[in-house]
Amino acid sequence: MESKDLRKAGLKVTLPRMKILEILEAADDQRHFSAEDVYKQLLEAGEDIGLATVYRVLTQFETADLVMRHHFESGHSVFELNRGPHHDHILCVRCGKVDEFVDETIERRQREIAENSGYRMTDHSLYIYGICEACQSKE
Amino acid sequence: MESKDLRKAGLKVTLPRMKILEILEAADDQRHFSAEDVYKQLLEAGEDIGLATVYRVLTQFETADLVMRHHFESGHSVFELNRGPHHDHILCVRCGKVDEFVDETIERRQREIAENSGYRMTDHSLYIYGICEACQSKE
DNA sequence: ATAGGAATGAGAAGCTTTTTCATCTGATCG
DNA sequence: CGATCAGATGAAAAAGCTTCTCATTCCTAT
Repeated sequence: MESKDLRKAGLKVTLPRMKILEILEAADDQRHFSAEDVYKQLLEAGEDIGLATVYRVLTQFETADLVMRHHFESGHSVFELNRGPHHDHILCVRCGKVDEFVDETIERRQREIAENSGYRMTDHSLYIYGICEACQSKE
Repeated sequence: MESKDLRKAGLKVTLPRMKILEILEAADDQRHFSAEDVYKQLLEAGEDIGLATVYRVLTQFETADLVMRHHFESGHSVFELNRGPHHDHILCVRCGKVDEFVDETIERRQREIAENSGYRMTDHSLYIYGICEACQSKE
């Protein structure tokens, strides 16, 4: 992901946008960021970028299909860099852990259901909530 | 749905709670309400019930499993009376229409995925977004 | 380098939702 | 049936999260 991806999306290549992209890419462990998460990491990195800009940029990235916005049950948006194939999420309601999965059976059924209901499907979201292995063993 | 359902849930049978239940049940066409929706209907019905109470009561109903809270992409919670079998939702992104469906294949796969990922599944949410038949024909 | 339009930062404002606290109501017991 | 008291309510304040405003700054094309 680099400056040409921004250009392609019709976005000027600015320092805030590059820095935010970097953070989303760094993601050793974390791949799902709230706006606040990104903002905090920018502060830690010594970047003087406002929270309003973070929101603006993330929204533009979403429009440009560079990131995907999720609506988990947490009450705020969570952003994820758009790379690799489509996948859905399974979340731990105790610790907040997020795992990903792909299931072609479910994907196919969804398309069939949309078709049978007369809808032209544009998108879908599937979240499975549960208690992860680690949290179960703590009980 | 009546007072004994409230008692069973450990909730006192109060006027606000009964009125809110009535509104959720009335639902000739609508079955999905935001807190604001419920509040407006209470006002129209001449009931002097505060918005804070609506939120409180809906949250209690959710805890008591009387209603289900949905997180559509609209940015606010939507509540639905818990009756009939479990179902998922397909929504029109143009007009906001909400349809329901049940698909045992998807249900089963979800349980399998949770199990394979080491999760004890507590819940799941599946929303299909698309453009409904009526909106397609307007294009 | 320069000009002009786009982008940014800071703070205000907007929305949804929750909290606070004084007042009121409904269940229980006499 | 009336007193009692925990629990419920209303109004307003406050708390998130997110967007908007506007003066200033930064890119890009010239």
